[in-house]
Amino acid sequence: MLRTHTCGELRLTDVNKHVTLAGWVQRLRDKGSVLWIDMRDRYGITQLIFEEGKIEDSLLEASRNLGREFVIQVEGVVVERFSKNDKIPTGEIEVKVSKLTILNAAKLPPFTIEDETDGGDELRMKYRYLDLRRKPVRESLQLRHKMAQQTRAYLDSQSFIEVETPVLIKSTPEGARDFVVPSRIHKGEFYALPQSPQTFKQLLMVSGFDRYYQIVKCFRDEDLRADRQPEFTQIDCEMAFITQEDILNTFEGLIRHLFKNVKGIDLPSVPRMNYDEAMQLYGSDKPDTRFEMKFVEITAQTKRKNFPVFENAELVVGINASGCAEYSRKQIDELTEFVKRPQIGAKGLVYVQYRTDGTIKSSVDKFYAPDDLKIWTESFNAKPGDLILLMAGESYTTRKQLNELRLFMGERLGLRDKQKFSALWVIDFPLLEWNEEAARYHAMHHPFTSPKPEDIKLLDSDPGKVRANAYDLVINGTEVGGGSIRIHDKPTQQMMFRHLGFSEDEAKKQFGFLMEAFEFGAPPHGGIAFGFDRLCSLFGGADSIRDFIAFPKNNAGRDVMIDTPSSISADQLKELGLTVK
RNA sequence: GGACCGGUAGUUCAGCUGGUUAGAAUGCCUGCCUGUCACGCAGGAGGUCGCGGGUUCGAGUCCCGUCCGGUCCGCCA
Repeated sequence: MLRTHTCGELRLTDVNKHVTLAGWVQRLRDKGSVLWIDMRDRYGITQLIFEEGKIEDSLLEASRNLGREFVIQVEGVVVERFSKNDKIPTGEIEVKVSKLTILNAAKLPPFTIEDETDGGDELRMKYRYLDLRRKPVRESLQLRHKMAQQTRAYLDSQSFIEVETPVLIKSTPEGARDFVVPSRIHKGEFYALPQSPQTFKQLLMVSGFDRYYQIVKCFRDEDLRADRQPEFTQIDCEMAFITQEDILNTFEGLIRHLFKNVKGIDLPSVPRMNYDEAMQLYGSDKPDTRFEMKFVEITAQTKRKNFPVFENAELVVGINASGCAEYSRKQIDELTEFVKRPQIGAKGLVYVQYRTDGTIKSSVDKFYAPDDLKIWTESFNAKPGDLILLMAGESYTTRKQLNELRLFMGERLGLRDKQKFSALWVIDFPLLEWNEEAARYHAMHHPFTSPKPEDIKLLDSDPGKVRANAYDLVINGTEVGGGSIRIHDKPTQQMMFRHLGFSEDEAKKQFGFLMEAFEFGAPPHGGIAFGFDRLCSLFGGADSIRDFIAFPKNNAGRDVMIDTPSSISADQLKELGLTVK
């Protein structure tokens, strides 16, 4: 061993011990006759001292020639500090060095390796191995490690077994775009990387494994976001002989176990809300329930007063921004600008200020008498000092737009505290979703999701109304997991494929193996998958998942450190039977 | 596929309605300093203003194109 101790463990009780430490030079503080070095490793920082007159001149000289990020090994004696530093655990001691070895010199790093680095994201990603030396990034990965450990501990305690499924699988047309891998042996043929191990975990249920999980890489060739990477990790789970209720309870257990054991938080039992209600109250299937500000619909109270916007609207709906009545014209204009941005696309915003002096002022004063407005404020349960913000139009679009405004106001009013956690099950999702572009229904979750038995009769008459046995776990407005009770018999699965526009042939070609498996005694089953990176970033209080992934890709799907994707040689192409362009 | 923001010293940024020699902080180098811990003090080096074109007497600044980075919409069963 090149060291007897780490840089994070020496204390007053170790004084007088002869120790050997190894690590990186964080910083030199040369005071002339005395020089200190902060030496860093994964575990912490230990201060080294080199004092003129008390050590050989050559040793002092050698210490002066060290640079940032040199890898060194020192031998010396632990001594009590003359002046202590209460900001670090090792702050009461320092090591009086008697021997210094440079294990490796280092070029000057392109950014400072400090908690608050001066490096921008691009540079940090290019030199990610240096970025990972920084405490905040290291701690993010340590959190991830702990999350994985606790996930395994919980699922193991619930009799789940971890099974690895293949990474080279088959491309399917439904869902996200596949990453594709050409086969050398079978020229012109391709594997696909899994978007999820969905069909394999269902086959494991047919095999009788009963309770499966896997912390597994998944791949989707779609455009990226701060919380979306082309390769990402899921906690993928499946259970047989269960009801939806069993799944919700089991995985509520997982989430509460993680909060308890990773963050020390006792998460209350997770409430449930059906999809329709979530859309009506929040305009979103993943509402942020850290704050109320629920939607209130006042469509009926706005009619027959000649305000054309409301008169023609299918829905008039608003939120009560409590305590914002004294917003200036400028502040309200900002809100209007916000909803009119192209990404949101609203036509405008109506406000009603219920001022602290009891008077009511509104942008639609001309159309509505004070008594009308008073009735509105009552619908919102508004108190003096409250500001009501109203939007109108086609129901679905208006709700989605108001959702954006609600989140914006929540942010603005400081109601989205990253240290506060609010979880919610959203259940009873629609089975199908109309796809404008393809002019057909798509599976909202995936084509293996079972419809609610009582809704099956609607499949032909009103497909959009059919509800699924599907559920999402939402925490702080982020979808952290989702799943469903699956179809487990061939006729139902065939019927689903038919409704999704698959021909008999296509269905057989794509998923024949699954339907055949269903004929050999498939048990009723269902499952769920959690976005592990997202869950980690949520626990870590971060907006981006990138620092919870050791080597992430940038928003163009590029790894700027190893510089990929990149071209391959003509020989490789030839061997694969491919031509490019 | 689309919208917006950014690209100036090693790094993070400032640079107004175009105007002489492009600044700050930090890092780096040199010297001084006996208790520092974001040490301090003095001095110094460091720039193809992403790239290409245009407008102009004159462009870091305005216009067009392009590349790169970021955020979002579409997309993500």
